Amino acid sequence: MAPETGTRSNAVFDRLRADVLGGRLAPGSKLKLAMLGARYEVSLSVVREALSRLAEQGLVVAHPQRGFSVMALSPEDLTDLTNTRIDLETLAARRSVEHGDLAWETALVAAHHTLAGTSLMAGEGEVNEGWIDAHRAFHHALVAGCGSPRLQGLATGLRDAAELYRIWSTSLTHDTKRDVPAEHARLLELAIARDADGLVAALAAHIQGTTDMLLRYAAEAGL
Amino acid sequence: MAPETGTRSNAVFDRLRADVLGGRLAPGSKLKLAMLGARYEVSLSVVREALSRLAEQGLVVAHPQRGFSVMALSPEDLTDLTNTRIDLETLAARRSVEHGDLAWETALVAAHHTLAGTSLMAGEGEVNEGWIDAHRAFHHALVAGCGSPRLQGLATGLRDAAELYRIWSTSLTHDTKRDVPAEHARLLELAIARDADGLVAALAAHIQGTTDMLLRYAAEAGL
DNA sequence: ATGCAACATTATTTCGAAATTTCTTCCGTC
DNA sequence: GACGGAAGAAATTTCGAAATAATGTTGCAT
Repeated sequence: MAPETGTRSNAVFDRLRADVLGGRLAPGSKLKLAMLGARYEVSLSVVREALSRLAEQGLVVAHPQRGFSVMALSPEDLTDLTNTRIDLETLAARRSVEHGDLAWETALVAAHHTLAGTSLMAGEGEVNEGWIDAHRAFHHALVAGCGSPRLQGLATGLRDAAELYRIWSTSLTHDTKRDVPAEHARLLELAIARDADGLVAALAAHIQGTTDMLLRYAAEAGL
Repeated sequence: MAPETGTRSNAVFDRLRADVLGGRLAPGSKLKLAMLGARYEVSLSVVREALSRLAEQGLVVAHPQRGFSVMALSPEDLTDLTNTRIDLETLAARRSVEHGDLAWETALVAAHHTLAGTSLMAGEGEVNEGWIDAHRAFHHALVAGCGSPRLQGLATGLRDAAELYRIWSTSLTHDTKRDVPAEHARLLELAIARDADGLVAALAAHIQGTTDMLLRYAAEAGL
């Protein structure tokens, strides 16, 4: 999404972030500098800088003199995160409906078309990387018309943090009770119709639905 | 406020941040690594890391291969920042009123007492550093009862960003039309009385008031 | 005089090793 | 047998210099 190119630090920052978000670096696990340096084939310094930035973003935590570890997941944090996300994202969505112009509508329709045309699963219980990108792009487009770069940035950051919890859902991605594509279609419909209250309600339910599923899984797994 | 000790990086991060927020490093100005390395008497590496973290926080911007510069100030950003701040801070304040316990009330009363007992001006048009801290602590205490670490953290970050603009107000800190201490007293009163709507309105006006003054100054100064 | 290209200078970025701190293990003592 | 502590190992953090990219300057040709 944001492939800031140029320096090695940025490249490692992006890859590290993708690896954390993709679950290839387990939540709560300790991150050894040497290990990562070897993995990305760069010096320790750039790994360190990338980690510091990630820590500032909240995806990893820094223990002074004791290195870094991937942020630990907990039901409490997920609940807080979800509530905050609903607050910010619905607010931004409302503003989008109120202030969004034709360009916003167009981008939103396009993003939804891409999402609808991308399959969720890739192979054997593997989630399709492309779907994740398309999903993120759709939600991003939904709030992109709010007219506030600050609010938008905050919402994006929270959504990224929430992506971490997707790791919990690897096995039960197909929740029989939900029809996620239909929910997205409904969100698009309400946005185009400029039904602010309806959109806010639907979006809140959409976000909460995913979290409920995850919390159910966490409870079963005894977390 | 957050004197994370332990590593040199953290120390430089804190000092750098204080220097940016305190206006000793002019907004928009270029930050040369060697210059800062000499200033803080540390290696370039730690300066670099501290800057990267500050950039991730949004207080400075990173230009790949071209170093860093303090974030540039603009009336547009101030307006956006203020709106977002009002959205988040009033939301958090409302939650505090709804969910805050006795410990929250106590801390808030204490923070207000300290603020009320601290004079704004130090000497010749110099703002008292202690007052800034006390002011920050008061606003922090106001939203500390919201029960959401995430929301609280976001609100704090926005307030810090807004502090940058205080630089614009060096000359006209005593706005004849406002009685800031009275506003603070009123905020405390409404919070203790658990008047959520009243508190939200007063807080919004309080934040907006400062911004209006700054925007007026910016317009006069031709920014 | 103006545009352009090669060169020199400056600043950023990366590296690899030294210095510091924390973690582990092993030994002696109670 | 357990507790305390020191020596050793491992990892993080810092440094100073080398590599790399950007900027400024000079000289040449148009």
